[in-house]
Amino acid sequence: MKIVTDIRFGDCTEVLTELPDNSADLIFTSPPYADQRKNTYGGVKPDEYVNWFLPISKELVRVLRPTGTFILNIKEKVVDGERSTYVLELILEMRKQGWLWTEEFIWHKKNCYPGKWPNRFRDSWERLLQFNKDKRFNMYQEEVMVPMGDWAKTRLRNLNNTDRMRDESRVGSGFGKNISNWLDREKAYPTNVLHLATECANKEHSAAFPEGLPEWFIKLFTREGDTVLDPFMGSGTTNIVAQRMNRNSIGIEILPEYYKKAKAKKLIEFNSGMRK
Amino acid sequence: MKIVTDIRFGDCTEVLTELPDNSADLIFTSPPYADQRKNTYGGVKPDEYVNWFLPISKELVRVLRPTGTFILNIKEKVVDGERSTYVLELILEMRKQGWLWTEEFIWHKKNCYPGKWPNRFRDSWERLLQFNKDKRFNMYQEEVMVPMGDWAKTRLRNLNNTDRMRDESRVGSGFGKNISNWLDREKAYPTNVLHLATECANKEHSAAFPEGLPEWFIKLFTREGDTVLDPFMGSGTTNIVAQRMNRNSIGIEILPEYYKKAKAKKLIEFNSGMRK
DNA sequence: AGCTCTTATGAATCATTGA
DNA sequence: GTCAATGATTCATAAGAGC
Repeated sequence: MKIVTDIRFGDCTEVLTELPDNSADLIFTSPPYADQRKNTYGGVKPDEYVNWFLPISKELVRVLRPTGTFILNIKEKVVDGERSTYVLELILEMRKQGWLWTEEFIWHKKNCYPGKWPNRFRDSWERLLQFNKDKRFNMYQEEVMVPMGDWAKTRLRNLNNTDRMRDESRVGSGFGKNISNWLDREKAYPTNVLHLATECANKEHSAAFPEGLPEWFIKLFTREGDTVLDPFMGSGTTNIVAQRMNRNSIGIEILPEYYKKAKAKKLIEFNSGMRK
Repeated sequence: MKIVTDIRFGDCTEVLTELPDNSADLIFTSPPYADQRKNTYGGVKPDEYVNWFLPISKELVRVLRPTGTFILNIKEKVVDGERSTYVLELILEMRKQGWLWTEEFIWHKKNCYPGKWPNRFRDSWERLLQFNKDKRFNMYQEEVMVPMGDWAKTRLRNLNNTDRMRDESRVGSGFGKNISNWLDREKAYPTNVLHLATECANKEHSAAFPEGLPEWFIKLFTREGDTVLDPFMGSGTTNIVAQRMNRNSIGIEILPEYYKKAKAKKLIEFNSGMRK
């Protein structure tokens, strides 16, 4: 399978217009947060954030396939002692563009940034907003199943009547649960809370997220040969992971130095892949 | 210290008007979620939810002391495959009433409800929205510090290899816990993510939340002798915990059977407290 | 007291059936 | 046609029982 990793340079508002309709199976991105990285991205002000983002999300809804998913990693910053509301407003406005707000995953950052403030604890979570174009979208749940807890062993050994009785008593229909579903069950489906550590600081560029984050969503919402898009590529984490997982990917970056680094990274990854 | 636990019967919209201005140090409540508990509460429709709640939050902003905090436990339900937006809208509207949206804590429910659906995982978190009247509010951070030693001990005792492996594989990123980090610290401040299981087992009334939840916020935002208010008392968990912690409390409940149970519970708790 | 094992059940969601 | 009720699905926890 020929996998293409397409790294583009420029403002994603413009570059996105070059992409054809219905061409991405997954959009995974972490846009610059308001007023963060001011020296790099220009620092969008919190009260301008929604208007800044809406033209981009409008292009994204065009580019995404009807069966595709858009995962937006975002968190509101604190302004003047209060959480900003631009994320809330953004969700409401994106729905007017036709997006469905399907789910909100939580990324629990286990080793969050240290610090102490008089009226606030450390912020150890971020939003992973799931948007879709259609209620019917591709989701490969089995790909992200996790090992069950120990209890399953004892539970399965005995296969007591309790669960069946509960079902029977509830409906009185005489049907027990399908026990065969349980017999070879060693894995469970995950929930909508993800536990990941932020990657340690020895990376050159402060990666916005650890590789495990895009990896999980790429597994869940795409198959090999599908296309992943990250319009705010940064150092290219999403694209590197996609390439490693045999997914085509497109990355867009406005900053020359990030763009160059991502290009170089891609080459390294590509070569190491060849060597295997 | 004389502690008063004041259990009132009626619709909180009306009962709240009886309470004086600036009289509560903490409001902790979990209102009926939209369309939930239909047979007990009226079952407010998702699109009516904001308008239903706003008169109540308007009374609450009057009753809360300027140094006090309002913690709202809430989660949007899924309607037609999409997350409802009433919580987002509620935050925006409450700000227009003068509330400051200071923080959003996450309650991670470790034992969330089971189930399997084609395009959705189990929901294992709820919002704990923190609102304030003023940027300067009382917060006793030291009261909720986690004693690292004890915590590490119990944690290590319970942490078998399966647990550790599961944590790592849950997200597939391969991050292990760095146990050595725990050893040289006495206490640590918590973050804005709370890990608690929903209480289950042989309780008579289904408590909406475990006692640990109000307990944590009562510790954090009040001192002994302060006043805690729960306008949607339910079975009275908040008030029982407050009483046990030597805080005055007011609970309001519209349903006679819950009201009676809370009254009875209060009496039991009171007597057991006397015996000690 | 401190284990192990058993048991009940929880702010759920979706597809289907019935009014 | 819409809307409401019912059935099927399923995992992690704590209380309790037993040793």
